[in-house]
Amino acid sequence: MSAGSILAALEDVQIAPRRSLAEEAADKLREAILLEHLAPGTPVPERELSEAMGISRTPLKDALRLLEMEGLIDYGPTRRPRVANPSLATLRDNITVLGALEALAGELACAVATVIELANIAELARQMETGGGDALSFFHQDMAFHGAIVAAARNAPLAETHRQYNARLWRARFLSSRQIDRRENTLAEHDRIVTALTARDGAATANAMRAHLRSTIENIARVHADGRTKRDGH
Amino acid sequence: MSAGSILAALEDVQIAPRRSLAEEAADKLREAILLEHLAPGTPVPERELSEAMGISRTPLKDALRLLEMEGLIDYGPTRRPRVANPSLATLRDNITVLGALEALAGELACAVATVIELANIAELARQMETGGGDALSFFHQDMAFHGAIVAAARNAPLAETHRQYNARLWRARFLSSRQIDRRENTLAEHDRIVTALTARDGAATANAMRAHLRSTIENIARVHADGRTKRDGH
DNA sequence: CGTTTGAATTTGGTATGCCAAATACCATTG
DNA sequence: CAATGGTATTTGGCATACCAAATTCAAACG
Repeated sequence: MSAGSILAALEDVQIAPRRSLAEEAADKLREAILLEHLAPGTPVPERELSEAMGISRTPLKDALRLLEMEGLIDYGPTRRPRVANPSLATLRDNITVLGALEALAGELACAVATVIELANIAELARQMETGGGDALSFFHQDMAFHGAIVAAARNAPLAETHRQYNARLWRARFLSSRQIDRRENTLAEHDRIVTALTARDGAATANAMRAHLRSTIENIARVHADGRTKRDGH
Repeated sequence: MSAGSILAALEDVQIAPRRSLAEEAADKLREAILLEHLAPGTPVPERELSEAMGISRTPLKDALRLLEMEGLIDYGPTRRPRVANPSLATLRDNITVLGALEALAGELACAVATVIELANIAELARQMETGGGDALSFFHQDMAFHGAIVAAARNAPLAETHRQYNARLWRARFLSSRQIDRRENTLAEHDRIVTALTARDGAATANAMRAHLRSTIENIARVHADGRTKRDGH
């Protein structure tokens, strides 16, 4: 029996890449942090947490390192890990970089994306408009839209760095996406992006993406100020 | 005795951030890889290397993870680490992103850099022109020039990501910088950047940086092709 | 009553041992 | 002799133990 026939008999022999305990722990921690089950600033003692999760310190430490790369964990001057508590200025800095990354992605996508990819991106934007979803699904659709553009740029390092920045900003963008009154503006900006993409106008696409990210900064700043007044006033 | 007087008695109480064995090992490894004492593609067995460096596997593993983030170490599907061997296409992708990052840095620097910082950047460019240095020092000056622009942008995440991409491209840029016949072009491009920066013209600066990185790509491609023909022909 | 100091405790960094998976090697077989 | 199958070795992931640095907190002191 030749190798070809045995392969043909199976649908998909791809094995999922081994998930280490560290990655699983990172997933759990990320979720806990982003959903604010772990408040920003909380110290994260390795021993305690590793016991609570039923693993040893070795993989937990690896997980913390992963989350550090994503900006969700801070290491103080004495290497004590804490849940990161990014200031508005830090968020602004991060979004500024994210904007440049997405502008580049849009420009590249204009040059190399297939018509199918462009159609999918347009379809994602359309789905968000017909909407009806709650805040969370709207948020997920938004992330998918941006992710699709980056993927269409066919630049692996760009995609990876974009993923990192998205992870850092996940929480801020999530909170920002709850401002339902801003939705219309978001959708209009998406529309401009799709139009420029479809026309394969690189410069226009880049500008549209930059403009979109600028208003994201404003939205986040609004939420940030809001949170402060609420906390101060109660 | 008040805190002030004891402080005044010391020149610099700043403590160097604790350097772990992992970071030191990463430094040594980075150097060995970039200088090609470790050939691209070489497997990196944890035990053997840790013994050779006189440390245990734990910090060495940490070091490998750091270098993975910098793109100098590859992890195969079975998690066996190897010295990365980036293709020209991968290098191009990385430089494309680096170009976007530096364009952003130039734009931000126009807006927020102090006149002193701008003067320092101009001075760095001037030093490269008066030159006289060998290939290595020319290369270091080039890196310092780009680093100074990024620093002047005052955006910590941008600086960190820029550092990562620089690390990934260190070797390629080093090889590329050896083409002495390209120096004149490099200097001219630096000049355009300095001019735009001094005028605080954000758009022009961004364009100049992008153009500079585009020619970097070309230089690297030239070296890459050169290396291939030499290897094939011997 | 506020400071200081030093011992007890907690913390992260490192070394080491064990295990399952992956690789390399070799005898066997057609 | 090429292909196969099994076994010995090597490898990385994980758990555990130990150490030095950092933190805490209460007793001693002014």
